Amino acid sequence: MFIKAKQSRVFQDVVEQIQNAIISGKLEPGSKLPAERELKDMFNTSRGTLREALRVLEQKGLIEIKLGVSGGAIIKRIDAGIMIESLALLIRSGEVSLEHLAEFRIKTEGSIVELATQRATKKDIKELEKLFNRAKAYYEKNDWENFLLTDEKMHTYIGTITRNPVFQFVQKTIHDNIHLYYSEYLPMDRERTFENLTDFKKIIEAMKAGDERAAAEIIMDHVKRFNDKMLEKTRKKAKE
Amino acid sequence: MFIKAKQSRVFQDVVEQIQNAIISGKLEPGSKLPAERELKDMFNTSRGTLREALRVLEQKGLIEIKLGVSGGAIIKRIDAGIMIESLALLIRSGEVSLEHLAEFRIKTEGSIVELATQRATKKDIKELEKLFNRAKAYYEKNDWENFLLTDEKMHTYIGTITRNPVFQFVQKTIHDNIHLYYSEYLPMDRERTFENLTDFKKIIEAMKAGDERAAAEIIMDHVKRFNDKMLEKTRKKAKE
DNA sequence: GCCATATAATGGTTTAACCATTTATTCAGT
DNA sequence: ACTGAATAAATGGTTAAACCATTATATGGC
Repeated sequence: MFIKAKQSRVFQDVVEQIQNAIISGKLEPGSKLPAERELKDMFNTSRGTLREALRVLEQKGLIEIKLGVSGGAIIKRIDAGIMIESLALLIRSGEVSLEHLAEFRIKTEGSIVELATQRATKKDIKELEKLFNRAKAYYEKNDWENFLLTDEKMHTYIGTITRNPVFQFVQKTIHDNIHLYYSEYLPMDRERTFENLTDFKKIIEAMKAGDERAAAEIIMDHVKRFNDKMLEKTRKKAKE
Repeated sequence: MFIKAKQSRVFQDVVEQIQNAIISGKLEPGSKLPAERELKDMFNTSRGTLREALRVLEQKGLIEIKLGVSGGAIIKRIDAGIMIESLALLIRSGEVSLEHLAEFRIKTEGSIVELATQRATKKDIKELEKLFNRAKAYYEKNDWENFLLTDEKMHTYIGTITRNPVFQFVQKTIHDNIHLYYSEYLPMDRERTFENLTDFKKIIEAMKAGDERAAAEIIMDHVKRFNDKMLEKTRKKAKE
């Protein structure tokens, strides 16, 4: 019925005022807040309290703070940063296991690829093919780090094709974490990586043909296999 | 290749130390950090800097701060709080529209119900039926507020049945926001609410029968219709 | 035993000063 | 003129000490 009454924390009030200004578009991404010593006067508070408010806004991903002369708090465009960090926390604390994540990926990426197939333009397909060729080149050069990065970009680009920011955020959140987590576990594995590339080739073909079910099935199977291999490796690693 | 070098912010170091202690399980949920005046000595910093660190940890959802004697920073169990807030931000800023959210819901809740059907125990079904009956009672009493709350609980409980925390977090994040957003738009609508109840009855029946595809189809259709009605209403509202 | 009151621990806020980083300016050397 | 090193100044980061506000607990009168 009722919600907890507003706490009498000055910095919370400052946070809300600035946050509302950002959300409502009165403060645009890229623009800069006044200096701390000016802001503190505008809000009629102390610098310490104002800084606590800035800390919260920074953590929320709404501002970015730069040092030095002509530094200050810059309004950021909202991105997946906080969500990525949240998922990282859940994984690192053991709350979410790799199996949990894989199960979610299978379902979600299936949906994403399905939607992407329905909505892909010729330009999208071309972009995917460009990324694919780049990944292949890295593979042939045995450049593991860049291969992984490009692989991640292919996944997130498929998210982009859905034209739905929710899927885009989810896809970025998952793959940033996978990259974070797996790059320490995975040594370069030519066989597995080649399989990976082959899967992608097939997905692009299915998308070209407009066969959304086929595309979805391939990626779901891809994630399943990827995860099985991963579990095998991490278990081996744990034994050592 | 390289990542940005560590910034020389004292409070960041404090945040990391405490966060690591929490993640690694050295600090358990429910336990309390020492008082600010003690902590500042332990970290050999000033109270202001320490408080900035606490502000960040609080915003991350890792601690909760209580006032008064025997107050202080209490370690929180990680929940969906930050994600809920993030999605709220995206919606309020217009980055994510209701159509975007509905599209995501259709796919995701379809998957969730599918999984839940595979994994539901008899106890789960019983719990769902209990919630259903409670919702029905509120419906008959025209208690809109409590009906909505119970409806939300049914959705999140289905998330629980998946036994996968990722789906649980996602489901909670979505429905908390729907509740937040729609309760201001929706007047009690007996016809629509009855339809809602009927859908749920059907879902429970399908789950009982172990028919995962049927259950998934019902909820996907349910979300679709719910969203269509909602769009109609919000557009009407916008015209006024 | 119960209720009002006082006490003290704890977070919240303020002030004023100084430190560290970074950009812009100045100026010497060529 | 140009270059590059020294300098200045704006801005965030940190410290210290004091005081205010809230609340659990202890005290004491009945």
